[in-house]
Amino acid sequence: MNSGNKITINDVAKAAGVSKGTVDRVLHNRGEVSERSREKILHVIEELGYTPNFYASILASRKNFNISCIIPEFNNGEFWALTEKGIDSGREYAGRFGIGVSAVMYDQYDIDSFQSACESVLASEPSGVVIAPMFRNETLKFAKELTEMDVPYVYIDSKLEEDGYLAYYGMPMYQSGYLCADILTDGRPVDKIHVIRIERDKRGLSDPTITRRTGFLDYIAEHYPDCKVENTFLDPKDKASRYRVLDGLFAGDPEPVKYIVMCNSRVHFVADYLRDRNIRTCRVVGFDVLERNLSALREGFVQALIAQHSDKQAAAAITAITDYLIMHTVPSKKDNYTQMDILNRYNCDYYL
Amino acid sequence: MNSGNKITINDVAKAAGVSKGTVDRVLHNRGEVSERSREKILHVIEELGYTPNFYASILASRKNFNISCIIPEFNNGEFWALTEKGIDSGREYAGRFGIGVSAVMYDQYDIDSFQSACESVLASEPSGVVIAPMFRNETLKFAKELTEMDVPYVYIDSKLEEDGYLAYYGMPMYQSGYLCADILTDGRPVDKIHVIRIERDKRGLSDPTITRRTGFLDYIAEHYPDCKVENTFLDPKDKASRYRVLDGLFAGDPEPVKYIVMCNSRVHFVADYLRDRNIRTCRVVGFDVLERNLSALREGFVQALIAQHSDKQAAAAITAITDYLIMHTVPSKKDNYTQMDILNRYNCDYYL
DNA sequence: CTGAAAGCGCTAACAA
DNA sequence: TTGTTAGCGCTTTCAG
Repeated sequence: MNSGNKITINDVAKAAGVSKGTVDRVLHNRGEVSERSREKILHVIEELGYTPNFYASILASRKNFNISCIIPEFNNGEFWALTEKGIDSGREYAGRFGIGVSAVMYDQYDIDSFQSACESVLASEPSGVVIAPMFRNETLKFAKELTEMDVPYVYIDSKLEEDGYLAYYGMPMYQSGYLCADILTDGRPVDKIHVIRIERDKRGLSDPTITRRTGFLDYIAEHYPDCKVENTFLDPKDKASRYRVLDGLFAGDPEPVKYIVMCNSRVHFVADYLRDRNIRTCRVVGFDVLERNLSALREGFVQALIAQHSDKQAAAAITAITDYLIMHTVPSKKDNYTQMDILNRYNCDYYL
Repeated sequence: MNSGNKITINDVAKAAGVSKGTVDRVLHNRGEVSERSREKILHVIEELGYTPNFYASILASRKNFNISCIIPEFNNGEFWALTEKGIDSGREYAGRFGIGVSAVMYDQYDIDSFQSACESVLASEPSGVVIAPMFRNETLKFAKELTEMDVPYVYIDSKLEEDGYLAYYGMPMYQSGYLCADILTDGRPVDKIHVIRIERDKRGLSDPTITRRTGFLDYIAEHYPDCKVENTFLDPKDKASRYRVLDGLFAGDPEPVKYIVMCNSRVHFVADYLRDRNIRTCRVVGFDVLERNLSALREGFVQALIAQHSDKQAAAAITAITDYLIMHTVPSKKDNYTQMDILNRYNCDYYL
């Protein structure tokens, strides 16, 4: 790794009594070397403690690596925007090695768009890919093709159960729900909790936060078995409808609404409502540092946010592939679980 | 930054009608170039969008950069151990560019040792230094000398009011105390809080956590003006004495001890006592992720820890200097305040 | 199967 | 003040 050492490929060649061309051949396993030479060279390398200077290597081999990132498309201020920032900083790192990084987006509610994203990436013959998977079977198929083409890939956000990937960077979803419940209840008994969810209209797509919600519910069941949990569904595209539903919730419930949680990044839907109705009597907890969530946190309409550095995940993914491509190193850990950050009004301004 | 571009110093030379030697001269401001050529070259560089390939640059100039880090010495498991880990990962990064990184430690209770650390670093003619300052005047003097020698330096942990430094990476101390108070009180009125402190015996050395304690007290005064705050001092080197003092605290106080805070990293002193006496009725909050603090957190003798990635600070410092040395970039932000992490038993295992 | 040689883009003498 | 030249350590033809 350290290029500060002095012994070069020339030293090795000399010591082994061959030319550097031959040394290079064994270094890169491109055959055509007699067993005798190979062994001799390997031995000398070992003995001298030779490590290649990959700056010289990069310079000499004008290869053209490129990394593709496949993530859901998004609007400004949404969850995946942060991931894209991470891609940007990953791109800067990779760029230093002359490696290009491109992002291709898909509609997370549309399998076809995911498939065509994968196809177009495959067609571009990437040197490596990072992928935030949403569709299980399609991803599995894609992963298999990548493996066959011998291109390394790393998962971010979530991963599948196959294990051909180079690395994974994501949040421990179950634990994040568990933690969230502790933060919401403040470790004290609670009578009733309202879980606000998003209507997933199209084609019964799987809910990516189901594992998190399970963690949340498990905590409640374990600590406060008597606590009631009520689900309420909001339409992400229809503000008026959301207000109607929430009005119903606040008016209709015999006991006042006190504890509210959302297991996805849209807690600002609730915060907006509370702000407009000037309701400050709820304890509200949600996830992720969208700008709108942060505002709600600062203004006191949300008490806490569980956050993760999803930008770092993307950046780490790109770094991992870059290092793999350039210096053939694999990440020290294959599965990397991001820390879960607890944000409140007093520490949120120092986040990001 | 991106070396993927194709235009080289040769292209520039050709387009400007000079030789690459001359281009190199203006690139590195090493004079001896006519105003005419300089302007022409600068213009061409602009026009072509030339950016240097610093791998070639590194390769060609076999410079011998080295970075020195000056931090307090420590025992296993103490606060500064984490910083050293960060130095290690910074060393890995710098090593890729053939830059060596060395750490020199000083006794944070001994000015002389700090001075001699500085002197020895100065004598080694470092290319850059990162420093965790503990002694104001001596650091100021040191900084001045570095500036004169034209060697870049970055502060970690805390910084001084002068501004010759390249960057600073540290925690917002005041805010961390403020946050801590919020966590300790859980946002609810409290009658009395015990602030446990460390006896600073020698020479009345300044307490590095005083700013943090101020933040803590300000929060309490602002939110709960009637809350009593009592200071208790512990001897870091004498366990028996600590137990005596704490026994006195728990026995002597008319009202039961309920809220305990320590503004430094030694909350494990309190936790050890509580564990031994099997006291589980206190809410205890402290700072930093020492292994002993984490155990206490897991076992429930400490309810929360405010933490920072001090390893990242050191690593970032080294990265900043490396990038400055190699590609002449300055950090995008000069003062970098680390995020403050709130740890409890449910998220601490995913930290670090 | 192997060696020789020509670069990769840049730096740093050394001449001029 | 400037051009020329010899490398830095490695990759990659191209001959043998």
